[in-house]
Amino acid sequence: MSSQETPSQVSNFIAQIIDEDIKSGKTSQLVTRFPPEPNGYLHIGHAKSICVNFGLAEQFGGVCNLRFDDTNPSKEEQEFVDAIKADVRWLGFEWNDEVRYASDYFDQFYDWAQHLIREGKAYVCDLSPEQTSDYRGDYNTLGKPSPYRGRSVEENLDLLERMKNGEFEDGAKVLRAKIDMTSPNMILRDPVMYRILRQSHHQTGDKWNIYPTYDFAHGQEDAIEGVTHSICTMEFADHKPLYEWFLDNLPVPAKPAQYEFGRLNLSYTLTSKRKLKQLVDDNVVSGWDDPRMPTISGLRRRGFSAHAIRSFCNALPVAKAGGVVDVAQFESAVRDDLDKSAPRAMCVLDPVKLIVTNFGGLNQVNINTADVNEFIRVDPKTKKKVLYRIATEKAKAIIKYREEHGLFESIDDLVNVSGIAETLVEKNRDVLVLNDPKEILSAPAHPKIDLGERQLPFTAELYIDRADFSEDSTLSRKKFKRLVLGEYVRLRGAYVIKADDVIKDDAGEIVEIKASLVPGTVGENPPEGMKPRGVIHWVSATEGRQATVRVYDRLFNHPAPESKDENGESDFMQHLNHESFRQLDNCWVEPGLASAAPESGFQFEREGYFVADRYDHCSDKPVFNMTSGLRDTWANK
RNA sequence: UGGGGUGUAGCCAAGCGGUAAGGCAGCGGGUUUUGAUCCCGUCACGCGCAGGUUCGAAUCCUGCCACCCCAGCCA
Repeated sequence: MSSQETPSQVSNFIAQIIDEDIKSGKTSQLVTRFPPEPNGYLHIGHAKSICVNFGLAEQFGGVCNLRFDDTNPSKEEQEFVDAIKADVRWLGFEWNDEVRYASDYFDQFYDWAQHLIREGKAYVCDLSPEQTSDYRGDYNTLGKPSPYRGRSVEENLDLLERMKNGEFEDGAKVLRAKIDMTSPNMILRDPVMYRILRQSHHQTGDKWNIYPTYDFAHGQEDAIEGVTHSICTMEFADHKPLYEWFLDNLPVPAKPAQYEFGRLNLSYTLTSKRKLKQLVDDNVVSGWDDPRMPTISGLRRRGFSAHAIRSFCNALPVAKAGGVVDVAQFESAVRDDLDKSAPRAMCVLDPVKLIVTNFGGLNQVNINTADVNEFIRVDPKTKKKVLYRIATEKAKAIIKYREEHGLFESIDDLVNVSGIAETLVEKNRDVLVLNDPKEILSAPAHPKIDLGERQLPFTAELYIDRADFSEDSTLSRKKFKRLVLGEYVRLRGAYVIKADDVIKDDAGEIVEIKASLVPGTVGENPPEGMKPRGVIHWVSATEGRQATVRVYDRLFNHPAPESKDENGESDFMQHLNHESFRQLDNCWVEPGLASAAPESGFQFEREGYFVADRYDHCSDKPVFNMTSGLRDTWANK
């Protein structure tokens, strides 16, 4: 990992604390942990936490555990634990030893619960959830002690045992810590330690009928694992006194310390697992890994590299204030990374045909005899009858066009000037054989980095993007740096061409552009007076490959999709961008792209960054997802 | 309303009593066979507000204001 990706300095307040703890000898080896609950997929917010925890461990020569905080089986699934492990690995992190589970420690927690009962610091409470809430009071009202608060140690022990054995209904009883019903910190008003949940667990099966709460588990998990610095987000700040209360009242092997930092929020992005799950369940998106999802697997499928995600997270300071980072900053990190690593290629998203009428890139004859048509023409010069054999409809059309425009003066001319034909002699007759000639041009895969060369077949029949052509010659050169009727433009990596004519259908739609190339302009500037307006991309219509391109936009058209409306309701579904996905099925890519490996990323020049779809791309049917557009300072002007 | 947290440019922020880093976005210019990249320049007489301490305050003190989190048997 490069130094750019990992914060190297004592760059934030947590790193400062760790640095001091190490210098003072309080901490000998740093141990951190990333503790997700397996109740959904990891998203960009988790990526920040992963980078902080693993990053700090790496920075200070410590280790970071991956631990599933699986204390609530009603929300958890094995699918999520598998996905989380895969995502952490994909991000490029290696956890310490084996994966751990809170459920590994359930027996120990139970012993500790009994310990607290014996100490008179915990009791079984029969209040219903509603009653519990009433008794707890509110911000302005002190709580009242539960009528069950005074139960004897023996009774509590017995009741807890019977809760464990499944003798009571879900919700009938809980085990509570006896702390302070009048604390100004609501968290300390006799918090629940165990609840009855007669449900099987993805790790422990049917062994347990009671499960510990987060509060009764987290600090002890950290202590058991020897975690030295337990880093979490700000919303747990109120829990810190409770975290410490359990550690102080239990015979734990170590005393970890909790530190909090501000959660990462991104504009135009949802980072609530519950709401993301709703998008999946309501089929708003195709799944947790839909390319519009802010999940790690969604970003991956979208083409965001692990490296880009890491540098984005590491560039964000670890601070207490929790602001909203502009998605533009994330996109910028992604472009920055992809610009430096992605091979360049050409793809025409909205094709219009362009015929280069004077293309002379003749090479070998390559005819499928089934395509050959024969017909007789009179040589205009010698008045001799000649048998033409025309290979394809396209070639035939070119001949016809040139005849109509008086571009042929003789057979020789047809052969030499058009360059798209070859003369053969057969049984004393001149036989003209046309094929689709091509010239193989070579272009670097990257303008600055040596990523090798790619082969670009240039042919008489090309596709260019509809938006790259205009008939309006009054457009200024500054405003329209593309192809204009009667003017010159450079085909990227190939010739300078001039648009001579357009052919339209009955509806007035342009179906074909006739153009002529300026010979000798591959890698060379054209003669004086033929200055191209700009550079456009192209793909050979005969050698290129048809492809599907999926274009994505942000899922929400509101900068804060979770924000509340005037009624105090948060209806993020209202802010859905219904044009967040478009599938283009008639795109054309340069031939080499068909064999791209799934998940390989490219910059389609002048368009943006794209990735071969992880699941759907294959060489028979290329499928690319748009990762991001190129920075466009012109569109705004 | 009780408790906890946070306020520095459009956004994220550094700053730890010595005279406002950096990134994103923007703006102006240069290079360019990608309207990209790259390069140069520009962008807070000001640090939520009001007082106070000090030779000196974004940093310390007092008061006020705004926003976020907490009243799950979720994490």
